Formats: sequence, C-alpha cells, structure tokens
Amino acid sequence: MDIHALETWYKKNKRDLPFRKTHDPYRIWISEIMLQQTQVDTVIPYYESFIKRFPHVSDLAKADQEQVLKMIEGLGYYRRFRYMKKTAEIIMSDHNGHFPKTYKDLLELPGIGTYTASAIMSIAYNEPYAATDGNVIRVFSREEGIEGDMRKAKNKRKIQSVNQSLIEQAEPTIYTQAMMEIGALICTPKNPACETCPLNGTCFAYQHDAQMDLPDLSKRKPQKQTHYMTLIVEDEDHLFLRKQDEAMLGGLYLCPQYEATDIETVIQQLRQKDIFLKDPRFLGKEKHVFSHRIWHMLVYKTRLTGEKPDDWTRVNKKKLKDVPMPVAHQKIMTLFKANR
DNA sequence: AAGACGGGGTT
DNA sequence: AACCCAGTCTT
Repeated sequence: MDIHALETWYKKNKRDLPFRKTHDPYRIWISEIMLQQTQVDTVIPYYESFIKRFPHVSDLAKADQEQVLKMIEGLGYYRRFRYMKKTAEIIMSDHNGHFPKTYKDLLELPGIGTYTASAIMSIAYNEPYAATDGNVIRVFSREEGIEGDMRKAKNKRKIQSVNQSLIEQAEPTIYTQAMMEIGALICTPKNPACETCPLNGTCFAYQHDAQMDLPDLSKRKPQKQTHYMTLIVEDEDHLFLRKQDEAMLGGLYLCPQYEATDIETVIQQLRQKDIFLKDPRFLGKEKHVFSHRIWHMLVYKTRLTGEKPDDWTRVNKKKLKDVPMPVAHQKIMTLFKANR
C-alpha cells in the first residue's frame, strides 16, 4: 500500500471533526468509546455536550452515574459508559489523575480493549500501535485481497498484522485516522468511490472488480422476538419506573413490563403478589428493533391500589426529564403524553 | 469461538 | 428489511 498517497489524501480531504481538534488523551478516549459501533454523525452532538459538561477526567470521576447516563441517552450499548465512569475513577485513584501512557496500562482499564488502546496510543501519543476497526478490516481485505469470514478472530488477526507492519512505517496519529477516514468516505460498504481512491493503483479488489465480494462477512442470526405488556402506572403527580439491572439497558429506567400476550395474565400474576392494577386502559402498541432482539409492546395506562413492588421507583413527573431511558421506552412516554 | 449488548444511517 | 458501524466483555 502507498502510505504516502494515503496520508496526502487524508490531509487534503479529512473532515473537520470536534475530536480532531485535540490530542488530549482524555478527549480522544471519550470520542473512541462513543464511536464504538456508532456513526460519526450520531456521536458529534453527544461528544460536544459531554466534553462541555465533563472537560477533565476528574469531572467525570466526580459525576453522578445517572447524570452520565442521561448525557449519553440514546447512544446504545450502555455498558460502555458504565465502564467509562469506572475508568475515570480508576485514573483518579490509581494514576493520580494522569491518563495512562502505555498500551499495557490502557488495556487494563474497563471498556478499553485492543482497538481503543491502540487508537489512544496512536492518535493521542503518536505511537505505532495499529487500531483495527471495521473500516480498517474493509480497506485491507479489499486492498490486499484478503479472504475469509472477517467476523472470525483468526481472519481479523491477518488484518491486524498487515496494519501493524504499515503503521510502523508511517506517522501513527495521521495513519490511524487516515485509514478510518478512507473507510468512511471512499472505501464504503456499498458503492465505494474507487475512481477517486488514492489506493486504487495497488488495490486487489479494484483490479479484480471484487469490491462487493470483500470483506466476507458471515450472516447474522435473526433477532429473538418477545411480547410484553408495558404498563404506564401513574398517580396524581408521579410515574412508576423500574431501573434495569446489568444485563440489558443497565442503569436505565423503563416502564414496568411483563412478558405476556394479554393483559389479563399480567393482572392475575400481579394480584398473586398483592399488587392491584386499577382500570387498565389500552393506549396502543409499539415495536422496537434491537440488533439482537425485537420487542412487541402492548401499552396500558393504569393506576395502583395498595402497595408497589419493591423494585419499582416512584418518580415525580417533573423529574422525568432527568431520568435516563432507552429509546424503546421513550416511545412509550410519547404515547403517554399523547394520551393525557 | 460464540453470544450478548442499542440505535441509527444507508441501500 | 437487510446490512453496517471508530468493539468489549463474558462464557
């Protein structure tokens, strides 16, 4: 590959992104966590407001976990932000507030894996650690004509090896960003812009017209579908919500919902536990598609007579705007507001 | 090595 | 509707 052509192309064509205005390892780290499995255009407004609210790692370490989740509500993969908060605390307690400077130390932090550690090493510190992400896999599998299912670790290691040998001949901070930028702007999954690609002179896929066959990515399994009865339980000025445990949507608040296909079943089940729903009224249905699941929700508005379950939280309606909720249940709240 | 984990953009 | 994305962690 022509590294010089790549770097020249990058300097001329790179986007003006907020996290490219700095080499501060804290800011590079925040951007890299946010960018995991998430499009650049989605991240930008979150990154801007997050850095404004938490300009230094100490601000994040001191912050309230719930407020952090509220700041990144809607980005998905919420576990990464609980790891992020934990890592900020570790940097304050174990590293004297200084961001770790070695690959090994970075890798020990929660939520920082081989990709993110390498991205920080190369982008923030200009050290030759190859960061191999989805863009890099696509560019190299095409440019070098590397076959094999790229969802498998064995085949990713081939890409990692090529990537590492190249960054050692390059300016790391430029090289890492240039590889990802060309994957985002030129070497796209569909309809790559090969005619304007600075690498087309040495590209295997271009010369064999194999752009659409590379990279080889195996099919994903279909999502598991689940049916819920979703309850909007209110009293005069409060709503009852349930905080998710670690498994899925961890730390976010949802309306109580029960896996069932009719409301009568739920009413009966709750009655067994001395919880009585008063006059449930059907508001509508919502479907929410996750990458690995599909939720079908029938939404009922109701009130409570007697006690509430221990794991429900009574939230003042005026405080709802401070409570982090997943998009799936932001839809439920919209339905609620439309029916007041 | 395989599965869990969100949500939005693109085609 | 299918596919993809600046991945990491657990089992």
